[in-house]
Amino acid sequence: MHHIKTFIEKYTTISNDDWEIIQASFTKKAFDKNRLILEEGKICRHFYFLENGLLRFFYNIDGEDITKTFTIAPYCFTSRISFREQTASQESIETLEKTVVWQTDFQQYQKLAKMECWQVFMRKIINEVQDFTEAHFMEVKVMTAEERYKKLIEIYPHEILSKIPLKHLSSFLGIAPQSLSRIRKNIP
Amino acid sequence: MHHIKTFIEKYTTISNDDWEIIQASFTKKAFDKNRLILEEGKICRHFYFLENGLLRFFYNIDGEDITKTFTIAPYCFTSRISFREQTASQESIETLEKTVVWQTDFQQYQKLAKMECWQVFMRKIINEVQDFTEAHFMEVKVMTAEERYKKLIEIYPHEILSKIPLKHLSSFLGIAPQSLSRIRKNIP
DNA sequence: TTTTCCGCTTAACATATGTGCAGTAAAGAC
DNA sequence: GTCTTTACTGCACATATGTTAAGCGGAAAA
Repeated sequence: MHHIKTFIEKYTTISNDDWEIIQASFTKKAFDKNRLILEEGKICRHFYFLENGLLRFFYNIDGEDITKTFTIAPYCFTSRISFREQTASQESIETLEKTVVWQTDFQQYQKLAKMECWQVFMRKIINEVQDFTEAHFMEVKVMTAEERYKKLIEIYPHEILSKIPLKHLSSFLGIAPQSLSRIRKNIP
Repeated sequence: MHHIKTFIEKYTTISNDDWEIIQASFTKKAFDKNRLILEEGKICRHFYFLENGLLRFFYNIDGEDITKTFTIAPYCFTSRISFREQTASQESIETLEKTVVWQTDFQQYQKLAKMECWQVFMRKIINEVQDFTEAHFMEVKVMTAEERYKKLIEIYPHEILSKIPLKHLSSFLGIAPQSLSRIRKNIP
């Protein structure tokens, strides 16, 4: 789990005692490519660290599969609303490649949530996520789909993008797959 | 300040002692209509409660004024990144009508941030804001501008919308003012 | 009051993206 | 390996939204 420790330490310092508690709360789990970690309608019962692999969060809207976001290791994730309120999730989470996660359940999580270092960690994470979401949101208002796609391929390494089917990139960008094809054709 | 107390108590319970500390941390400030509470480039030095009035958060992008969001009383606000890191703000905040706020400065805020009840309050607020931002973000991906406008006028009372100039509604929706005119013309 | 400016609308035309359909390539099933 | 399905591309046409330009009316300035 030392990848996880290194990840958390980017946000806060952890005493050895705290780390013992955190470490003991998580168990390892592996998924093949294209597996559902969470299915729409089910309750998200875990908080996760993504140690290895690539995830896609998506909604089914009027029968259409719309990508909300991708998550790249190392990071932490859960279906926020569903986990927090232990209610049926509106979104699904799937792996886009072989993936390794560490998970803790809702009950264990309550103990972590009482720890000072965990609170700092989570506060920073949700601020970071919110910053990112807001920035992305402004981009959608201001930039064309082509500009957003160009920015995407600038920012993310080819190694990661090559693992994401274009239909999911297009729904992430909010356009039809055919439109993404057209855009790609116009780019040198 | 009892409006503020009522507002916070929607998220957490406050002991009398805690309330004394909170209350003592905030001072009242009034703004006329169309005043800048925060200007792009300046550091946001306060955390606020909006007791009365209506705010617009906006970015200047290539000389264009783009609305990020509106805030309706009662709620709390600040320029999150700028306040948190005490760095120059990318965004501006202005009043769209006569407005009353309660403000606390960065130093005082550090004391609040150590309080248990404040931590609970802020955790819930940022979760709520993130939930809202994500939902809005999905809407932009899936709905046309016309659908988003219709939803907007369904959700918000006429009393509030009538205070928002259409050019700001259009940049909030991510479309040109002329396009919003056209959309409005097609709605009974 | 008169003048100026700004917000809003309208229209004509331009462009980006959607939609339906077909063909090919790639991936998964057997 | 072959078969079947799915992903991707390309095209023609449809639609939503952008852009430019003009005009109207009310609000602010003189």
